[in-house]
Parts: sequence; structure tokens; C-alpha cells
Amino acid sequence: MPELPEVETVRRRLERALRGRRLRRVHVVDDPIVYDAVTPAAFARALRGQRVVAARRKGKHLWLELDRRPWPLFHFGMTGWIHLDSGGLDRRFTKLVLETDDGTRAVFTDPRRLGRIRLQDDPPAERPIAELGFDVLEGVPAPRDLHTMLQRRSAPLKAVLLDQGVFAGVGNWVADEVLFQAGVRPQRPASSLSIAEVRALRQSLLRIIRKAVAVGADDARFPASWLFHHRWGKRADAYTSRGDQIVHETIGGRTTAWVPKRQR
DNA sequence: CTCAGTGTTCAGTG
DNA sequence: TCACTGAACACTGA
Repeated sequence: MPELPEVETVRRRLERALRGRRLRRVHVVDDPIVYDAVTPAAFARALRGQRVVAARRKGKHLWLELDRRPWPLFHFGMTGWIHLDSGGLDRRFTKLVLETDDGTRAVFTDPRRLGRIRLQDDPPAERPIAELGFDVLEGVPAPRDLHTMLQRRSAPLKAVLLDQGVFAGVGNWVADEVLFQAGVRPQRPASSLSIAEVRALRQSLLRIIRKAVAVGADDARFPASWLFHHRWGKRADAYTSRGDQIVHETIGGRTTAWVPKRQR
């Protein structure tokens, strides 16, 4: 379930587990779809024996800084993940295992194979990270600047929130939660928002991202008032904690859960 | 058997 | 070129 809060949570775990450690073993699985523009063998060769300096992230992309380039870069797609607790994993979906000199293991898995493993000399300067907009944890523009950016976009706000070239790290659940908490209808043209609405949207975004990251993306610890707890399973009897009805429709090409009574 | 899905990319259109 | 839309990708689980 990888949107920014989930990826940031993995980044922090990886940094704690791998920082300063040497990669003793690199086990790769032959998968020409998940390994993008690099063969698994070449990927393994580049990593083996290197020391991990840091774990970095921008938007939903995660990479390891090693003491020698190139560096490994990960994107999780819809179903990818990196596990540090390798117990109970379904071996069918394992694409990569990194083992450090102290025996720690990090396992990349992805059943649906929409995730990507890459090898790059300078990830922030190369595609796809170079094409990202601002990271919604690190650098959301001031309300006036954000308003100016949105003025130029006629697409539904939901679609613009999902545009990684603008809001890097926002995914389907975060977008719906932001729109719900800001009280804005998802189908509104982005250009139609007033400065006051942009301010509310921005505040909701910051609050949601910071809270989700603070609780380690553990949804059981998301506030009870969040739409998140009620949005799953397109059931006609879905209601918010305040008893308002939730509707589901496709907006911006994605299933969108929203509350007509609260969003204008 | 059918369909939805916490994402991205590409083709087609205006 | 750019913005926008919808389909494609790939696969599991309900």
C-alpha cells in the first residue's frame, strides 16, 4: 500500500536497519519486468560488497545511497513492498533480497509486478525522480504559489492531486482524504479553487501526511474521523463517523470516495 | 467467471 | 508542445 506515508515509513526502517552496513549478499530473481533497464545480474554485481550510507526518498520513490555509485532505486507500484521481517513471506513474490554483514535482511516483494527496481548513477537527476513536482512531506509551496499552479489546470482536482509532476507522493487514498477534510468536491476544476480553498486544501494535505507519517503509516492509528476507515469496499451502506453517506465514482480515472454533504 | 485495485505510462485527441 | 483522457500493463483475491 505505497503512497508517501508508507514509503517514508519503509525508508526510516531501512535507514535504521542498513545504515553503515555492508551488503554481503545480494539475491536477485530473474524478472525482466520489475528490473527496469538493468539485468538482475548487473544489479547484484553493482551492490555486492558496498556500504549503505543512507536511505533517501522523493514522492513514492526510494533509493539507497551507497559508498560507491551506481545506486539502487525502488518504486512499489500498487503492491510492492520491502520487508525487514522476512517471516511469513510468500516466496513466489520475492524479487530481491539484500543481506548485510550483520545478517539483516531486506526483501523486496511484488505480486502484481507493477513495481520497479532500477540502478542509477544519480537518482534525483534522472527520470523518473527528476520529473517529480514538490514532495508533499518536504516542500509544499506557499498558498499563493500553489494557487497559481492550480490556476493553470482545468482537470478535476482529484486528477491534479494524483499528478506526480505536481504533488509528488499523493496517491488515491491521500487525495480522497485531503478533498474530504478540505471540504472540496473531487470533480471541481483545479483552476476553480479560491485562494481560501487552496489554503484549506494545503492545510489538510500537510496535516494528513504528517499524521500518517508520525504513526508509521499504521492505519489503525489514523484518527477515527478520517474517511480512510470507511472508504473500502464499495458498499452502498458506507458512512463516515458522523453518519454522512459516502459515494464512489470514477474521477480522474480512479475510484474516488467522497461525501456530497461535506464537499462543495 | 468477472471485476476491482493505496500506480505509472503511453497513445490518441484537441 | 502541452493538457487531458482512457486504456494498457500484470496479477491476486473476493
